[in-house]
Amino acid sequence: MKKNLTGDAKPAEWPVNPNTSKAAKRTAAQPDTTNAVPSGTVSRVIRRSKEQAPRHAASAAVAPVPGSALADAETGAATRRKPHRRRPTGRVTIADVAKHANVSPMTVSRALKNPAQVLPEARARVEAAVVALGYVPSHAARTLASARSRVVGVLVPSLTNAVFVETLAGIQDCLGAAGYQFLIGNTSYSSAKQTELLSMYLTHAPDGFLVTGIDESDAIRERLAAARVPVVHMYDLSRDPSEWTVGFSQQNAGYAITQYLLERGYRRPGFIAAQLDPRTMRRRTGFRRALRDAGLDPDLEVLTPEPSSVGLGTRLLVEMLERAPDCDAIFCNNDDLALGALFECQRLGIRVPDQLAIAGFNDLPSSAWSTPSITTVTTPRYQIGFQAAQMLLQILEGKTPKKNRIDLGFTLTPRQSA
Amino acid sequence: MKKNLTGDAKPAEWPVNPNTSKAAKRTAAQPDTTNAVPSGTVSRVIRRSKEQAPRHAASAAVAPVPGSALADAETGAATRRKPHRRRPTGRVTIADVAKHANVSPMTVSRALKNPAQVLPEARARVEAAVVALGYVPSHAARTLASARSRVVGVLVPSLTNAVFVETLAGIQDCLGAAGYQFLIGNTSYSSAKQTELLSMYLTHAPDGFLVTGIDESDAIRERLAAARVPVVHMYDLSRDPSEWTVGFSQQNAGYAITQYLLERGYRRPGFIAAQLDPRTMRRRTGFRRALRDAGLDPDLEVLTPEPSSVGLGTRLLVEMLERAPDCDAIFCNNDDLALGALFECQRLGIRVPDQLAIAGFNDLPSSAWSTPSITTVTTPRYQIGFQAAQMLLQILEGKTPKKNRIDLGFTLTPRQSA
DNA sequence: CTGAAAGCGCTTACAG
DNA sequence: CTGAAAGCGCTTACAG
Repeated sequence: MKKNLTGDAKPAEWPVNPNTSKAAKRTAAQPDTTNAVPSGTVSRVIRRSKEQAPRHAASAAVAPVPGSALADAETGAATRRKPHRRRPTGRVTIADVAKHANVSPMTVSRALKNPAQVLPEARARVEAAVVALGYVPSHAARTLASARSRVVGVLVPSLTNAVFVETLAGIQDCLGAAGYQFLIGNTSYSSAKQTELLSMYLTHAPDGFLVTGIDESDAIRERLAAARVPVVHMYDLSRDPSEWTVGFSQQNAGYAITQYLLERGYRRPGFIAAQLDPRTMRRRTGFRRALRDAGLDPDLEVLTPEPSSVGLGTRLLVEMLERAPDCDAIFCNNDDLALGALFECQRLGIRVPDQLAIAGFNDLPSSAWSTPSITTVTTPRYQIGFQAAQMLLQILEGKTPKKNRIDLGFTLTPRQSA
Repeated sequence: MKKNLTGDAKPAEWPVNPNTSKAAKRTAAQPDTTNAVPSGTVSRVIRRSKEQAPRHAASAAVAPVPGSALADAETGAATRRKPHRRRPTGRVTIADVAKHANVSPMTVSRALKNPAQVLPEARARVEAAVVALGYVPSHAARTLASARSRVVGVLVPSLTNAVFVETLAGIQDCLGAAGYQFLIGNTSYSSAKQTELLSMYLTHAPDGFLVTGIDESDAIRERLAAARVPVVHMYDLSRDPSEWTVGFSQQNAGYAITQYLLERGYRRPGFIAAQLDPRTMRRRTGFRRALRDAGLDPDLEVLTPEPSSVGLGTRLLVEMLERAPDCDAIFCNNDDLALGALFECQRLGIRVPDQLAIAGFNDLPSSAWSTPSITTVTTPRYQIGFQAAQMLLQILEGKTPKKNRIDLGFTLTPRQSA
């Protein structure tokens, strides 16, 4: 049986490496020592099932499906179609396991999914068969039969930004443990790209979505709604009470760091930002509000739609100082911009924070270590991922989360640069 | 027809948001304006197909399938089993499209996959039906029927390291364009985690794998071989001629940067490294070889298995200087360590490169911008991803790549720090 | 060029 | 607790 299965296995259809195919040989030659069938009983059962007609075929013979090969065979019709034999996939199926364990496929299915439903002996035989045959469940078949994919679509605007990588880690830690797979999509801050990714993902029938930054596009909202699947929004707090969201107030965070600068005595703070995604714009709103509340005019801004980077930070600092030589503090929309600004100050001989204060946003891993270290806003991005995933999980399990919106807050982290 | 489909659609099984479910209402109420069927002819066709028995059902009525509801209704048998009616999935299927377009499901399938095989008129009707019904193909069904998943498993040791994120971008750009999806696995430099991820991925029956850093684990090699699917190894050059690899010689790169330091006149270079994965160890070998070739003793090393980071770089620098105050240059195994070392020098008042030279590895985006900028080895990680993906694509399409191993090389990038 | 049949590998929904 | 039937939504392999 074992031999047979191995022999039937799908031949390598992809080109064999021009050089000696050592790996392939290794596999083929390798005896299945760990998987040896232990008892004679089991192998006899297997042999019998190979020699007899399959059980299911019997009932078909009693009431043949019209036009089937079997029906024709019985009437002796010469006009029968050739049976459409597919080339064997070579995959070990639940049926193989069932035969090997001398149970029905259903029992195998249960033993795998809900072991408690199956008698210990049967379960043990199934488990042994799984190991012996190297059975790997087919995700496609499971999805098709159960209408649940155990896949979650995750849409983030960037993977270059460490912030979202940490969010992914949080998602992974929560949903991965629950047996979910992810389709990770990098939307590159582009709404067109996001729409495209969404379409691809929809074919995979994800059980849910975890998304960032879809704020403004109606097309995307509609597509998500059409998927009829729960969606949790990350990174901000929705104004819409019908949406599930986990995040914090970007605007309040922008307000807080600006207020901090003002409290420290800086009177002419500027704001530099790249990307200009909705979250950035809300931090900017916070910056402007704080200045106005202090009776100041929020006129110092250098904004660019380019992607954020350390290099860009060096350039934006220069632009800011050219525009406003009296600028005494800069709120950088992200720590990478802040680091670039700091580097540029070092190059120009500007002392930080004495001559110019620099504040960042996000608290990236390196910000605590620069000289001077960077004053910033610490954001709970791992937690955002983890709790958003947890919220989705609850929804998928039919429990209603207590709140539709979780505010994880942020922390002001004063260091040396401001 | 349209209405009917919408009506049958799967109800939201997940809990409705406690607050007004505005999004849901919006979807339900929203008329399908963009999809309005334009011509009277088409709608007539639709209506007809609702009123008549569908073509395919006709044959079923003539020769009922045993046990089906239809058969029982006609025979009036009292002993019939209840038909096992699943709750409808609400999904628009290829059969729905077929009815709408008045063709067979096969024609829809062909029109979608190989439009040239279908007559223009039929194709047009199919395309219209797809839009009208909002048909989304089922990946699970396709995979099950075709035994090809169009999914590729990608295993990288870290997502925190910008290096691998860029590799992912290269893979994305190549394989994404060809319609493949990815299962992105972060192995966290752990072989156990890698084995676990591999098992999960196998259930998805990926068409191929793109992996990094499996060098030493036989368990993983065997699992990959058992998958009977092509595997391309990234980031190094395999010594095994039966493996597909795209990368560069880590050892030569380590040798080159060390030799550069020696040529610049540094006589007492040290090596600091974290993570200690196989690639790191090969760079170290290069470092040692270069020193020996120059008649020097490679005794200055500070190694730690901890994950690499800027913060760690500050600490390793201190350790190195405590161990060897006469150290005059440091080769840091990664640019993040180099940046940390540079920050620490600034803190300690050590002038770089005058008192101590610092060299990094990988050329991360910020390395060009620090003050001083960091001398490093520029590595082709986007290209590694792109070309590895391309190689895999060729294999999957049945073409044999010309070479089983592509050496993308590396570049020495001298800047200010060494 | 088009279509009817069968089947991919599971689970659901029954019955016992 | 266990199993036979049907079906999930496609494509393959035929036949015409």
